[in-house]
Amino acid sequence: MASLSPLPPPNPSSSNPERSRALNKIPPFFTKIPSWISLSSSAASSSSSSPLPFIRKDKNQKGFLENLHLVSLSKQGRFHEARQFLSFMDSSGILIGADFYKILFESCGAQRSLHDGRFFHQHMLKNIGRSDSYGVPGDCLLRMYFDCAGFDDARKLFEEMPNKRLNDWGIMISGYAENGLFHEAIALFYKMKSDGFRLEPTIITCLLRASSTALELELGRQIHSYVVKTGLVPDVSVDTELVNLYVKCGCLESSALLLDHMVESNVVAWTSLMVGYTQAGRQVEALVLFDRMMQHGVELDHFVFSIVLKACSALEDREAGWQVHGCIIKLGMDSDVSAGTPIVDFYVKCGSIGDACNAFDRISQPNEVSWSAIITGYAQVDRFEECFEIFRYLRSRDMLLNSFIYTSLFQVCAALADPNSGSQLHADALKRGLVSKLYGESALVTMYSRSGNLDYARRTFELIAEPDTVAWTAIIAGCAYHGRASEALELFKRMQSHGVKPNSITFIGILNACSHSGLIFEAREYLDSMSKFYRVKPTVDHYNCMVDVYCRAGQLEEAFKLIDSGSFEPDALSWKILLGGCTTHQNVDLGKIAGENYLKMEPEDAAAYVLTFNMYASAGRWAEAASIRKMMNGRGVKKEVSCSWITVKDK
DNA sequence: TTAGGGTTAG
Repeated sequence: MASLSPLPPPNPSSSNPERSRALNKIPPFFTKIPSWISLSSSAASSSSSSPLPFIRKDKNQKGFLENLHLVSLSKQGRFHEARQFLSFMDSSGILIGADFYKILFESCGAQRSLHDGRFFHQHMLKNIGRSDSYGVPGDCLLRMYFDCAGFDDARKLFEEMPNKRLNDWGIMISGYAENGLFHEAIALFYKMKSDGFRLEPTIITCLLRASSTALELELGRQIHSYVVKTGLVPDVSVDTELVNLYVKCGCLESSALLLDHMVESNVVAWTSLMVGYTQAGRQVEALVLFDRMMQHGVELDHFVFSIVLKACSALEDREAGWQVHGCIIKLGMDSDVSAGTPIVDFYVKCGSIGDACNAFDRISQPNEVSWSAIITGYAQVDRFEECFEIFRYLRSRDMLLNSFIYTSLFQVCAALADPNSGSQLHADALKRGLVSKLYGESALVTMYSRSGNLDYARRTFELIAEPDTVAWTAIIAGCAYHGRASEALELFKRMQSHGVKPNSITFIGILNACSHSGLIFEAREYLDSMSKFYRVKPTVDHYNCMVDVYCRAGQLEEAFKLIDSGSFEPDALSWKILLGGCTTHQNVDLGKIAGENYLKMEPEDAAAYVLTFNMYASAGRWAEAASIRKMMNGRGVKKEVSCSWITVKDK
């Protein structure tokens, strides 16, 4: 039921006749270059951050397509091909447009390729000279050099700049500071002053932002005191940056104090502190701040709503969330994607898929974040078919997809144990570069192991560059799921040798592995070592795994002793496991105790009656079995009808 | 200047 329709090729518009005509005009060499992204209009317009839409106005300019192709190669990091293509452009007399130079420099910066950055810089100097009038301002070169850690190049360029603008100083100072070169940043700061520049708030702001990005609290403090001492005119952006600095560095109290004394109330500063509170798990204070903010009459925006709704869902405070939702409706912002999406997420986190859908329907132009939020919502309530439907819809419309969507769908395939859809999605995500590091990769490991292919799960795992605790746990749990205890334990050793620390869930995997392979002694050792060596406190879940270990091995008395030992607070599951063990190993005396306790704890759970009934029945104790059946009927407990599914010819 | 969606278990 969950299989996907066959996937079309990645460039859906390759058969467009207009495009074919356009391609005929360009040299044959051009068409041989394997780059579907270059010439796909959908790719060009799919990202809001794409610079291509604004370039389109020059569409008729000579060499437009070539310029487009060149920057596309550079954006993909294919600089070798880009340089080859550039030499072809040079020989054909095609110039690089100013906007395209800018993108080339941006790409070099993004890919940290100093070598190529220098090359394109030299190319520009050779062809158009050092002229801002061409439309390539020096600041994008400065930025590129800082992004590529070409500090000397940046300094040289800056020193040679005939007309240094405020912005250029700002880039230099923050560039140094963000890269940890604080002495250089401060020296330049003083140089600027001695050169007769007034210390504009923008420069102070640059330095402060760099300090908060680098978490350089001390430097930030010094700038703060400089601001106070020199009696710089109070400035709302400086104040806001200071609030942000203290938040980022974890000094929430200082930040709150500053906020109280700001010259002018500013929504960004309030939001910043709210973020600080929520990240520190102080959700209640975030809500109190929101309340105060409203009393101060600060104009609310979607950033505030998003963070306050997050606090509400973390607190599981539906009432507060509803109020915020109401507030958003009153302001008429619920149709705005930036406010609407956090509402969807809030309802998803509360498990109210219906409310989430209603909120989603109100969004006038849902974006990929909205879609991924609603897909996650459906996945959480096991409405897997809807997840696929949405995905097919997005894909058929060639809408923007992202790694979040794929990660959720991998989880769906894991839940459905559907390797067909799973591997198609995997391939699709790979082609689009949308398997996110760790998140997506761990979900894939689980997807393959759950759908029966431990071999693929292992291969996927081995391809993870730096597996974290979650990724290791995923593969360990996968091995445990397939009863491959020795592999799981081996991986656990490897994990530690890589310096990755196990967490509570890792131990569930380890104990499960032991339980499926009858490793009683080892399980006990691991359970005991948890708090001793790993500082992970065992919970009832871990003890239940241990109960399961004993039960599967037929050591029912041991299982009972553990439950009865007082070392943990047994829950219904503890008794349920023991009851199952007693049924398998025909121990009615213990089974009776287990059943009674289980029934006492979960009187509404049909399974409690059915399992107790089965235990008596399998021992031929029909009178007791009948009394259980009678008790179940008397209490009106009904067994849930179960179902399963198979896929036949994609249906 | 401030945020929003996802990873591991029984």
